[in-house]
Amino acid sequence: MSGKGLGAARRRRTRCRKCEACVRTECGECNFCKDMKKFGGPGRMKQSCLKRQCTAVSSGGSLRGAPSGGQPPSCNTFPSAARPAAHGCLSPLRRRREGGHRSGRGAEVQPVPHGMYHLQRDRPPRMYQDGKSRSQHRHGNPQLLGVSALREGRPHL
DNA sequence: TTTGACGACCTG
DNA sequence: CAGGTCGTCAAA
Ligand SMILES: [Zn+2]
Ligand SMILES: [Zn+2]
Repeated sequence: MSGKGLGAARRRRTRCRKCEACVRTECGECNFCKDMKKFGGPGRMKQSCLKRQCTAVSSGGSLRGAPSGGQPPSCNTFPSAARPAAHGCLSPLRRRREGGHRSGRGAEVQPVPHGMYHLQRDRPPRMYQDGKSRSQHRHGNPQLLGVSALREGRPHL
């Protein structure tokens, strides 16, 4: 009973940095790339290039090659019933389609050498309606990735 | 410490 | 449903 539900802490899967996709370079044409400050974007998305989607995202500690077969654990935060109709899940690899759009670029700018997403933020962080910001409060499942799941038992360091 | 990226959330 | 956004985690 108890209160602990699962023992497996699902850490955030990070890219392996090994597969071609990881070593590939940004296409510079996908929406994510365009959003990168590096590409003259606002840098609000904070996502990786669509073409750089790692095919073997590893989990923090141990590596887990994903040769073929990948049914990543996710889809756990359904407020109502079936959010992902087409199911493809909105989390693991939602970035699938690209938008064929050609926009003429013209001037390259590098206004801020260092100091990106973190630190220094211009613009009221309220994109949602007033009064109801992120109410759901992190997936319907407490624990897991919240603010810990990994900081377990460590009195003093 | 910094940058990058995941994962989840909201709005249209 | 898709697109866009934000917070947090994780690696270098
Ligand atoms: Zn790209
Ligand atoms: Zn990879």
